[in-house]
Amino acid sequence: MTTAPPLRIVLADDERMVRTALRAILAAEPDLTVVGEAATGAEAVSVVREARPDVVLMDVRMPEVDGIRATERILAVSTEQPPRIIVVTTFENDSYVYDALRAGAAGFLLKRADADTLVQAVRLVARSDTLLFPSAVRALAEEHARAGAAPPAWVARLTGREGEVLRLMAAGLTNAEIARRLAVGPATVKTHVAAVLAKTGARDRTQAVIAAYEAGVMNIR
Amino acid sequence: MTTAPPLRIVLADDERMVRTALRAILAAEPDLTVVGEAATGAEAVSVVREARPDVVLMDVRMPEVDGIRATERILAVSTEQPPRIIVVTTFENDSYVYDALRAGAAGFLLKRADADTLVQAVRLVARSDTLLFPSAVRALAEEHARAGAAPPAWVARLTGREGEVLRLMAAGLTNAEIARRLAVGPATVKTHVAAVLAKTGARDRTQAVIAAYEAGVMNIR
DNA sequence: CGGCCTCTCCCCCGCGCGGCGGAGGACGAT
DNA sequence: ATCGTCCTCCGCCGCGCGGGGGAGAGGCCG
Repeated sequence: MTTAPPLRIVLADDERMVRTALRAILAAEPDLTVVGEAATGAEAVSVVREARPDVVLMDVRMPEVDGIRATERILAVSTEQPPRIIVVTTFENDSYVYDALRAGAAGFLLKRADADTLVQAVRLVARSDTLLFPSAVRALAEEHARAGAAPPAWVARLTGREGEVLRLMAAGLTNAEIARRLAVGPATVKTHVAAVLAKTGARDRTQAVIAAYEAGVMNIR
Repeated sequence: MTTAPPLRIVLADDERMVRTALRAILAAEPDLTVVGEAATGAEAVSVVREARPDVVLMDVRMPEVDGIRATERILAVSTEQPPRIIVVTTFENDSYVYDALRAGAAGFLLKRADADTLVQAVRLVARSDTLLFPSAVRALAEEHARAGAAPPAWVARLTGREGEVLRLMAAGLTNAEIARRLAVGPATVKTHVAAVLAKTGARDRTQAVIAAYEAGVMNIR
């Protein structure tokens, strides 16, 4: 009862071998058809515009225009029914995952995924508004939850007390309030604040708070 | 050539009709077998421990223990090969998505997903370390990217200029620097800063910057 | 033992900041 | 034409903040 026409697919990857492998895998499935290939992001945009595929397998790292930007452009120019774009990457710890999501990618897949996973991913993405995620995303979600990437070096250089003071600064307390909270004198707090400013390279407490937030020191909501 | 044994599945949902419907859908597939049902989170934990399924379809909202906590407990106690847990929810805007991920869920699915999507999701999750995501996740990822949930009311009340000033404050600039950047007088900046403080309810510029960060005003990295 | 670090606290000084009130001009809505 | 909003700027004042320097107590380690 497979009355549906085959799914139209475009492959975008700068490595010919990868494209060939993907094409071989997809060609084995009767309900999937590769209708175009692209070796650069720019090429991907034009190929997609002409071929009007249902699904695009988009590599992240490509010359000229990377996969993320190509995804953005494709979704920006596609008027009626935009193709569903699966972003493909090699490494789990690529921070591209969130960028890809933001760009509007429908899915995310690792290159080391086996053939079965690949074709099922393509079918699933084409069928429903469902995103595919590798296990990488879980780690990324956790990382992202505690606010992004690697903490700066200065975090380690802060002493325990200085860290406490910085957290209270980033909670919006004045020096006097911090002093009361820590049950020490205001002068002591000033000393710690000065140390924090020196170690964070901040000019004033505002910049220190910014550094704290962007370092993710303020996690555990 | 399907020599593989059928996938063992446990259904956890407090509504009997949902369980029945899921069971009916899955029973139609020869390679899927429902080996247990649970109506509460606590029950789910014990059922999973006994039935040792490959995949668990876990509802979020359940009496006693919700699906998230049940997921945590299952993955905490499972020693060797933990089951892959797909969290199922009704609404797209559930903030459970990230909680589910953090709890270690392998997938995420909407209840309005069609039967095909469901069974393919189960197979895909069982086969690879791949997560399934509904379109809800994209919105959530965007929300999460601009730092969580709904922006406070005061954001809308800021005028254009005040928003600019707040952004520059949150970039660590002094009033004088902001004035130079905006090509206006320092007194003007002070007026805007005062308005920002009043509207954000902040006591000083530090608290205003904190409010800006937590409101997600500082997006676009 | 004598450094070294951390935490504690003190002084003085300058200044950026925030609170207060006032004011003028541009613009759009009623 | 009048009102409200927004942007622009002015003065004055008090204070919290940051810079600079010094100093004592306790702990760790070579």
